[in-house]
Amino acid sequence: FRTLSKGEVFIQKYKRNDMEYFVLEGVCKSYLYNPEGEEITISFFNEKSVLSPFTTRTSLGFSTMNFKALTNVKLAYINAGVFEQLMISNLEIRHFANEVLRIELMKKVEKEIGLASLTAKERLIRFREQYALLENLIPHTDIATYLGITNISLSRLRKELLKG
Amino acid sequence: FRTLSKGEVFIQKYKRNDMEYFVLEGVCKSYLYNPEGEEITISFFNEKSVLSPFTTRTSLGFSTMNFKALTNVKLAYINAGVFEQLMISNLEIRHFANEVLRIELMKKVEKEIGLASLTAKERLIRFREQYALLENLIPHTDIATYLGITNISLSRLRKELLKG
DNA sequence: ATCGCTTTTTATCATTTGATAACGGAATGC
DNA sequence: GCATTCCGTTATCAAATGATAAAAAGCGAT
Repeated sequence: FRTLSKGEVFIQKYKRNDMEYFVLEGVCKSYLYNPEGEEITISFFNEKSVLSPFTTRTSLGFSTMNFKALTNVKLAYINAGVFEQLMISNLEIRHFANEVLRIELMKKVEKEIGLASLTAKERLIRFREQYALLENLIPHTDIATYLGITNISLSRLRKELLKG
Repeated sequence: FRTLSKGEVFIQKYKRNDMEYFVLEGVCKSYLYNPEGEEITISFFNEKSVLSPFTTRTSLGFSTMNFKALTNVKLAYINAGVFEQLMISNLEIRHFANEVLRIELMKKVEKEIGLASLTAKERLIRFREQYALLENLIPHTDIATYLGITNISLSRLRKELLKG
């Protein structure tokens, strides 16, 4: 187990990492930097959820992404190699892990479709359905980069949705 | 092995499927329908590549996506359960499969960042780097929905990039 | 409470992208 | 040969979004 305070980065791109993580309390994000050096939010992780599986965020033992606590966070974690052995020896754990993986990918596909074929307003509406609590909990900039808009556009859309 | 002709749909959403596929020749796309009923391209698969792994596109034995041949295509395929056993018994195959999975996910992340933080023009430039041959091989509509723009915008951008 | 800092909102203007319609070229079938 | 269809382009106008700057609101530390 491990406790993080708000703002703490617990996985850094290009650094070694060999753990699987489970978010017990709080909210995290995964992110990368765009060419302008701004943080782009890739995913949010609510409490009681599984972080992106090790294999999908690690290349040759080094992380391909950053992860940061957006609130105070409690994590559980286990060595990824140990977990892999559990997967191999236990059908249930293997299916659990595959399910986590599939859901991770499906979320990405849904987000992708949203970015490709919905307006920013529709994306915000969908975001609210999926992460109802986040909008009043974390900086809007993190949400804006997740939605693929500026925080100024986000502010406009918030106002618009208040009225209509 | 299996041969597909141009336009053939070989995996259908909501239908049973239990195979892993390898694209030997030709080009495929995965796609879904948006609320307007239009095909939205999710990914392209060039020749000599692996299709999205079974677990990531299947839920309870049913496909979560459609796959279509965009040219004449030659596939190799193997039962996914058999392949899973190979993964378990063979470290090398397991690592291969994990690598395929990680690359699949990283591609999605890159596309996601592109959709979220690049202009349509920049996305087209990047698309050309990644799929140099496709633009003169497949319908532009498929490319446009992949880039998250209309085929009319795509046409405009093509013209613009010719000049500048 | 107040100061200083960050975040969010508002305003203005420019740019990008979409919607619609019309046009042109290439392939196909009669 | 000629119509038909499909696909890509062009034109026009409207809507959405970005860039920049400035004001307002929130927040933490003293």
